[in-house]
Amino acid sequence: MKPYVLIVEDEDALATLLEYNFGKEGFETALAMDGEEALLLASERTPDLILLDWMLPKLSGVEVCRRLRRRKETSKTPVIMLTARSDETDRITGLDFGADDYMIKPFSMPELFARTRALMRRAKPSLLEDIIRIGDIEVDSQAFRVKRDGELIHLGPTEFRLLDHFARHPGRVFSREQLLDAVWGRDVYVEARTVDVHIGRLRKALKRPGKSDPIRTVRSAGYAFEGVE
Amino acid sequence: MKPYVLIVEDEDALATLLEYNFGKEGFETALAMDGEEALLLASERTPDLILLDWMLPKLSGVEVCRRLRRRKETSKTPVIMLTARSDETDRITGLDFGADDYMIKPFSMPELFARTRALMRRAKPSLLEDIIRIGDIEVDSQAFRVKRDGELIHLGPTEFRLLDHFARHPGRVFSREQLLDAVWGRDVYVEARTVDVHIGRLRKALKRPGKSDPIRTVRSAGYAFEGVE
DNA sequence: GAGGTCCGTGACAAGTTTGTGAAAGAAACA
DNA sequence: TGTTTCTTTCACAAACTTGTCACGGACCTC
Repeated sequence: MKPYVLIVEDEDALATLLEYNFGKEGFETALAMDGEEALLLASERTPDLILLDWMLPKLSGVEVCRRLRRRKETSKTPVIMLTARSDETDRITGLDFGADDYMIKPFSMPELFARTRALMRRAKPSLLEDIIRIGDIEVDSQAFRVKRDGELIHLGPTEFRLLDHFARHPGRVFSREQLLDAVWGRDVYVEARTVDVHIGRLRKALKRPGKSDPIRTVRSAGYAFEGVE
Repeated sequence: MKPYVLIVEDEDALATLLEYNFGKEGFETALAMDGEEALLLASERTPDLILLDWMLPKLSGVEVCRRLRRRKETSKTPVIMLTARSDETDRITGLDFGADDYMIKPFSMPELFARTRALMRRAKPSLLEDIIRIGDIEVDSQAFRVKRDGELIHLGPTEFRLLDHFARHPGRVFSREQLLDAVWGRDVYVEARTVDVHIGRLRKALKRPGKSDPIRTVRSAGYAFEGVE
């Protein structure tokens, strides 16, 4: 489950360079060549970070950023503006209308990665870590293992992805449909109730006599995972 | 309540300048002259943002940042490093060990404020989440929870939506029809008196022996929700 | 203070949502 | 290929919600 970066850049050379480098660095990427496409792609799948060119066809970077901020899903997504301009006024404007950082072209890749990691760590610390700890449970999504007190817990692949998803969004309530999208995949037809069965199995696997259930059922809404207090 | 900024800077002139400017800009400030004092002040009251000099007596800025990140309260507090060095390696190190941004001295105040605002805008809502507080009651519409004094209050879905609606419009009187529209939905046929029953159930759930009823009945008009004084 | 209107609430039946064991395929593995 | 594990669906029970009603009390008007 790689972090997903949306690159919005109309210069072919730079776009390719960015895609190549981010791919190599372990990110999943998507490329939008203009502002409208950027908004479309961002709504199709919420990116974990957006690289946004200042000058764009159709919609300017400023306007794209403003609209992204208005949408609930992307209101907190980190945005790094890429700008050729260098005067201070523009920079401030860039930050003030909702971008989180900016880079002035030409910039160095290592620095861009550093800023990317810094912003991602803030927005979703769990994205960059291989091992996610939640409560007393350790989820190692690289090694596909789950541990508690050093004890391995065996899970089926689907249960694992389900737990992994929950662990990355602790406390948040997901509807069955959202879980199907995130864990099973966007275009798989599976009964919503199937989620219940897997939740049940996950619960059984994580259950411990004394402790309370880390998975909370939110009646008529879905499920949420919360570390045991 | 003003945002609280911790300034960690050992150069007298710059420290004073920062305190003065941030004060003028509407921030509450505290000043630490070395790394140890910084950690002490940060633990006394969690800042909303930290300005951290790279070179410090006793503990370096890097080390201070690292330790701040280890503490639960400050693990997500935005940190802006102030550095005199300008070579790229240092910058990256700075961002990679946990700082959110950096400024190279000498920097411009307007730009520092822009970055400050950008980071705070990101950090603040995450601290407050989508929790509405009304009186002593907390309504978390993201997590579908209601709390008072840390105690969870269980509500059925309809009661929850009802409370949520009230919490978003404190003090306002709603007719039964308005409540049906807002909570049940525009096109649901339900008796107006049903609202009464749910109000009753909500009251029972929120009731506390000593305190007064937060829901006010407005005879022949409807109901209003008011925090308890 | 009589009569009418409005409101609070316990009871309850109907409806909805969730938990779960079992069964039948699918898929992985060896 | 045969075995084992995993996934999906189904069916049913259990748990929980909900809308309505009926009754009694509160309040208002004249």
